[in-house]
Amino acid sequence: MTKEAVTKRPRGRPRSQDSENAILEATLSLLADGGYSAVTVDKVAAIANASKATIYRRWPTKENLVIAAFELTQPLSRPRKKKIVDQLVEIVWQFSQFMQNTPLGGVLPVLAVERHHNPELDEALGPLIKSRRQPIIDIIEAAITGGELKPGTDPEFVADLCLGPVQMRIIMMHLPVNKKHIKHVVETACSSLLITG
Amino acid sequence: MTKEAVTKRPRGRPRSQDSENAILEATLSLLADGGYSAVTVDKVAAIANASKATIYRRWPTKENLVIAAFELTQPLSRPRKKKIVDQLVEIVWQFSQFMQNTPLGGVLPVLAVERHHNPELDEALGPLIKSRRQPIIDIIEAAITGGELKPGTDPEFVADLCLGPVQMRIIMMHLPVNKKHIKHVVETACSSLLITG
Amino acid sequence: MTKEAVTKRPRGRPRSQDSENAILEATLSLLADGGYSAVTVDKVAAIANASKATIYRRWPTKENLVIAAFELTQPLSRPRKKKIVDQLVEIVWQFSQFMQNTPLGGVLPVLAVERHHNPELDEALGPLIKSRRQPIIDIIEAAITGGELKPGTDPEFVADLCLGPVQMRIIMMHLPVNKKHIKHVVETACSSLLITG
Amino acid sequence: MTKEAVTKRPRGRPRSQDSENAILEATLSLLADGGYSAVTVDKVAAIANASKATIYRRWPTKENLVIAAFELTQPLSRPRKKKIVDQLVEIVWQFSQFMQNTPLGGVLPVLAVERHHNPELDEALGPLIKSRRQPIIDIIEAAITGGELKPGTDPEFVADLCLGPVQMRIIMMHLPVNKKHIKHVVETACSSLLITG
DNA sequence: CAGTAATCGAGACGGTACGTCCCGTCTTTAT
DNA sequence: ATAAAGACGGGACGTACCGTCTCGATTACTG
Repeated sequence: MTKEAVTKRPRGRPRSQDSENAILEATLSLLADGGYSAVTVDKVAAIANASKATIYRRWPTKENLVIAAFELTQPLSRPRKKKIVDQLVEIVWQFSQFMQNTPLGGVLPVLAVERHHNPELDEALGPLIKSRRQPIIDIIEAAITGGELKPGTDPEFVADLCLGPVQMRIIMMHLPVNKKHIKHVVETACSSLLITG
Repeated sequence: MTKEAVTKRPRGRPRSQDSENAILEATLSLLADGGYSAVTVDKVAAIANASKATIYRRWPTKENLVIAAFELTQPLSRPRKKKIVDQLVEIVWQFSQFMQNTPLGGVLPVLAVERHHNPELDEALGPLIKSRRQPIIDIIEAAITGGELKPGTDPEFVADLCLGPVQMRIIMMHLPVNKKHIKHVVETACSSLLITG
Repeated sequence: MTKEAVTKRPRGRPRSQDSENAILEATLSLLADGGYSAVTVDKVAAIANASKATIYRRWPTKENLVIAAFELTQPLSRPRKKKIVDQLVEIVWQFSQFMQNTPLGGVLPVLAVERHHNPELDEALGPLIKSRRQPIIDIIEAAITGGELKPGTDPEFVADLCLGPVQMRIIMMHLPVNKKHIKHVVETACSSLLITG
Repeated sequence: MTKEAVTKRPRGRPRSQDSENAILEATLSLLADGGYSAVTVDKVAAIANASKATIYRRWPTKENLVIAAFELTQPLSRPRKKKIVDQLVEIVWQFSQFMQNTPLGGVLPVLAVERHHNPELDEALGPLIKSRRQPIIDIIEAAITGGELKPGTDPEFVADLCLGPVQMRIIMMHLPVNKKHIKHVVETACSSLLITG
């Protein structure tokens, strides 16, 4: 640890944190305006007042840039409710708002499809998607530990059950969801996993 | 019928069905090999021995061409099982095979994301996605009519519940699914909707 | 002659003279509006309410169509002056008006350049250019016969001497000519060929 | 001089002179092989190992590229003769060789015709044509100054008189010229302008 | 405090795909 | 057989984007 801290700054001019921020914010703003297909490295450079070299020095491809920018978005926040069903409804509701209210919702699906043909993208995207799901996994794990969900339940499985139908409806069907719909999804999906005390 | 018979063929040389077939098959083969991003209008034209004008005469953009080609893929087939759960497991299994075994699985999600920024694409893609889901909708509706699922159940809702988690796992998580997993998804999702007789 | 007259009309529907006229007039109007580069066979067909097949049945290429249309333009007319110099000034003036007042003036030069790489065009264009020059050749020949120009003078040579400088100024230099200029050209070019009586 | 020295090189990577040379040479070689109509931007790019973007960055259209390439051709060279007539014969002979021996001869006429409908082309072509004529203009001006041609003679006028008939014969009539013919043209055209002393 | 080295903005580079336009041919039904 | 209509293969055009590269100018540390 000390070793790392001591690691000398490399020679030469250090990379500018300002440029990096500006680049990521420009990328994010393009993503938010028109989704992944609206992002152009030239446009990002122009908006951020940066050069393309500065961008590619940090991220090897456009996909990696977009992933880095995406990480600036607000993650799902731990709900304050008590019961697991209410917590899930709350967090899936947050998820649905993110998916349907801005073009940002489509970014991850588009990149996810590319994962299958692109190992390097796969490697970069995995941790991002994992971390994005962590809040809901945490809730579910806590519910299992707390005796609200049957022991031995796979948290990932529950997450898919709750998020999958909502994402499918928003992205694939291009239909809106409301809180009642989400409540219905969560209750139906989890009914057989709940320990009703 | 008379109405159709009266609809005269328009003047002029009719569009060649052979060309159209060759174009769509070329597109489909590129899609199957490398997914949406592997499709190039020039490559399609070259493989199909067609000119780009012939392609653009039929479909206004590359997206529309891809949608038309995608319609040639085998739709999900009605399972021969009797019980609704078995039918759903069977058809979701077919869906999962399609999604995870070829690059074709990612085509619809990529286009679906674009729907949100592209009204014309939206219009073309809607019917395709709807028709793709029809087999599973049919099963569910039959089960409702047949008294296996609670009256008043929304078939679309059930379809999302069964397909969403599988698609999320395959596309977003890049994890495989097997029949046991699918059985688990279907049983968990539908348990509270079943009428156990 | 009788033989030709007796030649039976070929079987089938005879070619429509109306179509032919409409096609040529459409071509000519496009030529007059924007010169050779503005002529498109599709546009001609649309304007003439004809089909492209009808056009290509009569003329093997676009160039030949343009040549045929060009033949509808008014040829240079025999001047009424008496003296050869005045006659030449008059007819070269007509030529200059044609060259500089409409895009038609550039049609023949463009086609003439193509002659050099295109034997079939060469064959079609030769007679047209020859016939267009005939009025001036006639004047010069008459002047030689009439003793105004030195015996043994080559009429083609004189025509080049009078027309060439004017065409070069209009087409290549994109400069206007007026009657005074033309008078100067003709007098200078012919001075040594005149027999001053 | 200071002014020029002060003109800083602009920011960014400078345009590659090598690329530019390769592009122009490729264009020129295509021009020389098949004339204007044989030049294709894609072919130029392929031969020059350049991208189309690199071409279009320098010249806004194919026409402008061709003009730039044409400037690489050898200009007419000042003859070493003494007498103006001999000088003119010599330089018109050079001109005739250029016009009739390669497809390059037709390039300027084709572009010149387009001048009349295309103001931007007009602007680019004017200086080229002017500079191409400069050698003959120089000769004529020297002859006026030197007392061989009448004072007040317009050099452009004399140039048209000498070149026009030759160009018309080669391009429009598609007939060859030889030195005797050129001598005849020059002598006839200039006879009345000469100061025979 | 001069030298060295990595970074910066700017923007050109090769490559590749897009969608449009035109040519000359071909294939329909109607005359 | 010819007409209008219009599709066909081929191929060029000019634009846009990607990821790389070269400039002169900056900004730190290093000797």
